[in-house]
Amino acid sequence: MAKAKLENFNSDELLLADAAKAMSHPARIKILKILSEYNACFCGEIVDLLPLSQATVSQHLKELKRVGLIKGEIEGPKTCYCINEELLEKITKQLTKFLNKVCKC
Amino acid sequence: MAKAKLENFNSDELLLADAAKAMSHPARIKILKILSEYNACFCGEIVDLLPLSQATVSQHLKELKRVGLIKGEIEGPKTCYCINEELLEKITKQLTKFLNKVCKC
DNA sequence: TTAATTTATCGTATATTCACGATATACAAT
DNA sequence: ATTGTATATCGTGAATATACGATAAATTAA
Repeated sequence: MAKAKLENFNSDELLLADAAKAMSHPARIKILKILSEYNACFCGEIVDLLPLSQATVSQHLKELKRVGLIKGEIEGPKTCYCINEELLEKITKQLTKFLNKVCKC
Repeated sequence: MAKAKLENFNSDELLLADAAKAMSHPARIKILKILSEYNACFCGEIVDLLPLSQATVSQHLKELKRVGLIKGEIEGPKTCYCINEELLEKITKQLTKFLNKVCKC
């Protein structure tokens, strides 16, 4: 969004929106699924499981890392990715809390 | 995303990503909060509560309506918006299920 | 009927996202 | 040292998103 308008929202709203943005692409949803299933993956393994180029997958990984949903550890020439459990837990709680407040169910 | 690539993802992944996209802007998070707090609002009331123009707010409302998170009912010259409880419940369950599967907490 | 009110849409400018090929970087193996 | 492998980044084009003023459409009030 226009940067000038960002300060008109509180940190809670900004965090939720940012977390949602990180999950707003099916490739990134799938990456999170893959990482939770295999626990940890090299970048190349993720590329093989997605219908996208290496460069594009790398960009999606970067976006997930930016928000902190995953972390990457360099192992020699490879990078091993895994879920960032602490942050995912925080986001899960916050999102669940938000949804349950908004939803009367 | 590029339309040609969409069919490479399943409907579950597409729905989650789309729901996340609808919530990926702080203004839309705030609109959902406002609607849950006041139960129902006219468009103009929402405009007064946001630091955005009437045209921009209308666009955000349209995006939330596109995914089905809210519904709008025309009352004379006004439009009254409220949460679409059924769909929000469905999305809440699906998102919670996804997050809890991905998160080991 | 005319004027005022409310909301949606149009037109438009700018910024961001998405995707990919090409390239750079970093390490391992020979 | 050279070659091969893995990944990140650069450059770029196309598509979407964001924001707003202006305008259209629909209803109510005068």
